[in-house]
Amino acid sequence: MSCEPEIAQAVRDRGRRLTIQRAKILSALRHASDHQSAEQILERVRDSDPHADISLSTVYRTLETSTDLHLTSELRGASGISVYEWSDPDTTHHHLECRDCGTTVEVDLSSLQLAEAEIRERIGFQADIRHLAIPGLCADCGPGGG
Amino acid sequence: MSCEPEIAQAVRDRGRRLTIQRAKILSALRHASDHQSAEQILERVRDSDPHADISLSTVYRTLETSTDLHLTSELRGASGISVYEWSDPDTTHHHLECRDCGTTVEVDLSSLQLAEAEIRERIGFQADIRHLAIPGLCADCGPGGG
DNA sequence: AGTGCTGCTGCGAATCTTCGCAGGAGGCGA
DNA sequence: TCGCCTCCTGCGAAGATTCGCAGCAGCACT
Repeated sequence: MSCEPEIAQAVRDRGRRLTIQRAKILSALRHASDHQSAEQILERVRDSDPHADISLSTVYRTLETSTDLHLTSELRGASGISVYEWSDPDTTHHHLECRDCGTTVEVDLSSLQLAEAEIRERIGFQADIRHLAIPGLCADCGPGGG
Repeated sequence: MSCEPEIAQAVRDRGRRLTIQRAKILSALRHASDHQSAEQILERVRDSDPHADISLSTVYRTLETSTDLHLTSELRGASGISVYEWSDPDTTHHHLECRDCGTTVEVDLSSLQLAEAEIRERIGFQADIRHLAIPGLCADCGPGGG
């Protein structure tokens, strides 16, 4: 895949080591169309390379590291299990999760960038509001809908 | 405590049963000064009433239910364990959690209410942004600080 | 106060995630 | 290219949270 050097660079640029495991895990997530659980990511790695012998611990640790590095982001939704997605630093979006039907919709919210600014000015806290799971009721399940 | 009838009422008003366990668990959280883990809540219940024999499962289930009912709110911070707090429906606040030193600061953010409005108008999703754990860097740990 | 329906609880097991440790490998300097 | 310093990994266990089931108890109705 042409983006693997890109991943390698991103990891090394941030002072971390590029291991086989990290490359495969991040590549799997990079090419997934939507967010994936740790287990699903491990499956994808094994599908694309049956020789890969990667432990689930390593998947979790890689995802934690890469989330710190802003390469990926983690969402702990209502389902109880964490899901992860590749995180393009230029695009922020947020996940609206309906607590009734469980549907998730992605939105880009300019007002949350206002919130970041408000926090910085008032408190000096450098907030990182890039991927939030926001609970609520979708149009179908809400008062107006079905 | 004078607020127990209030808790009882709140639970019953929402069509749930008021059990001994729920009353004790919610009362314990109601009188805690800050957020508590499930285990800490169970300890508090046992401290205030050594006869209480409540299981940890029930604590988790009660907290899940009361969060649905908007009586409490749950925060899954970076520490990996969930904490809960009593949730006054009239006051919303958010938690700024420094990813370096772990300190948490509470703020009231008017711009997040703008975000709720933006979501409702654009998508019809009725968002419930009342208690968020927002990661970032505090003034001391950020670029300008120590 | 008595009765019945059904939601709630306690227990134990299952699942998800993190942690500790010993050994292996990435990347820097020589 | 070689060696060393650490960071990373795999494994297993521990910790945190959820789930399934059988029995109990709240509450509405009488």
